[in-house]
Amino acid sequence: MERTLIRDIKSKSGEIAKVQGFVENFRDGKSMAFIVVKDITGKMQVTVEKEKCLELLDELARITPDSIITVIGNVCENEYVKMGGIEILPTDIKVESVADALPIVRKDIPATKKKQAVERSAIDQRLNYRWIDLRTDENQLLFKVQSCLINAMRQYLIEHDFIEIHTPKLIGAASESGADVFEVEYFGRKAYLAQSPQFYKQMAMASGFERIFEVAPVFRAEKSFTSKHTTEFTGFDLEFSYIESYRDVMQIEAETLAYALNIVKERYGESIKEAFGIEVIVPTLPFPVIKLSDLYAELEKEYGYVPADEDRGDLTTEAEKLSFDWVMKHYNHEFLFITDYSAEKRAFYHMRDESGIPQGYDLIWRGVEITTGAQREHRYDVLKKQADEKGLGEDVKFYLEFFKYGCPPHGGFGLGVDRLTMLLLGLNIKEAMFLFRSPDRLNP
RNA sequence: GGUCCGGUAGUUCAGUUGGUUAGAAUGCCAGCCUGUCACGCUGGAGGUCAGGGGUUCGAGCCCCCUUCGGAUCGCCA
Repeated sequence: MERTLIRDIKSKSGEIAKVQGFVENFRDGKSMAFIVVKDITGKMQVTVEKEKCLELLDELARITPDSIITVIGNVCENEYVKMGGIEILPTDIKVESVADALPIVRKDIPATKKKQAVERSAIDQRLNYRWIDLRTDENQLLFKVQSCLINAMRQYLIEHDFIEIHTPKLIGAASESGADVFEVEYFGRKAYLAQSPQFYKQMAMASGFERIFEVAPVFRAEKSFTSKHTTEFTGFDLEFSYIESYRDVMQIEAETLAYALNIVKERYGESIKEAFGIEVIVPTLPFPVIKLSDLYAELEKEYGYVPADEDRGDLTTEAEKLSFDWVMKHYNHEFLFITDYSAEKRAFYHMRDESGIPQGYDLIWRGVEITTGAQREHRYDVLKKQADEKGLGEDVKFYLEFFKYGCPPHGGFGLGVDRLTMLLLGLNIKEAMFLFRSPDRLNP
């Protein structure tokens, strides 16, 4: 018979229904047993009056927490049941898969009168058993939210004539600015895992696609140990042609984010607040913008923060954090565009103005960098000169070819999807990813 | 890569100046329990104190090495 999702169980009141899911809790008494079944849509109680269903007792005895069961029975509304006021009185129970005792505690168990509290397992232990950790309501909500967010961004862009493309992740030359790449053996020669789709999304501009985006894995062989770094993550990359300046790039990014966050708030705002204690705030347009040097002047004035001289061309972690407080205070806004970084700190393909200032930006959300964007240098001669200045030779030769046979002016950005999710829900990147990768973690 | 911190039952932790047989909770197992709902009651099993070496009459505790991990800075999305 057809399965009923638990969120729809009320519609089956008084009828026979089949539900399937994990055993979230099992309370076994002499004459009564109570099973809490959870599927991806919710949870409900299965009530077994043992005297009335002797033929189910053997199967009932096999049940352990987190086992998978199929239950068929009568759906009854009953005020005895605190959880939803509805229960199933089973006519059939089948244990599809028996679970051993779990090796992790997924959630804090707070103290009650009779029981002492147990803290949930440390993140590392939970990551070792990530598939079990992911069974919690909070973690499943996380991925429903991420799915909704990315889908909304995709929808917005497609409605604005963007084409979604898929670029190769195995590449023949170590790309970009010499940031660390993973080397792989490729039929007797070296290949590398793409550390960004940068070159290929620009190639799409040279192909006349005009507006493209890609949501795809990005690999970084960096030995970073922070709450926001990982060696493999999902990049949301976008590139579009015939822009007038990088401000056009900032605008489309702000619009896309505001649109998507609005949809997430409508659909999941309440649940997010309940599960994560975080308010989803739909940002107003346009987002505030400040030059890096002006931000440092402000931070010094208001917080007495002075970066080391050699750090002034870039945003330090400390300044990044302070910028959140600053932008909330002055704009009541969570996002901040920062422009006018120094040329040494920016990639060679960023366009520069007459005084050599890169025509790009970073976007900071809640004090964490989520994006780098820019107008790109599409003029072959200038681009080649900038590449030479950075000491990039053979590695970018194929890329420079893209600009030799006609290429529109263009720009774009790369946005970290996992960071977006992490910040939206107030988490560490390890908790925000389906599976986290670091220099020390390749499994599961 | 730098700095700091940690590894004790399945899990989360406690463990006194170094001193009998390393504790608790939770989970697990068994028995009891007519409506539980973070059920309750009784009992039980469960430990190479990360690994190796050293100091000592004696080491979970002090020292050294190894290993695994955490936090943070740098780098970036």
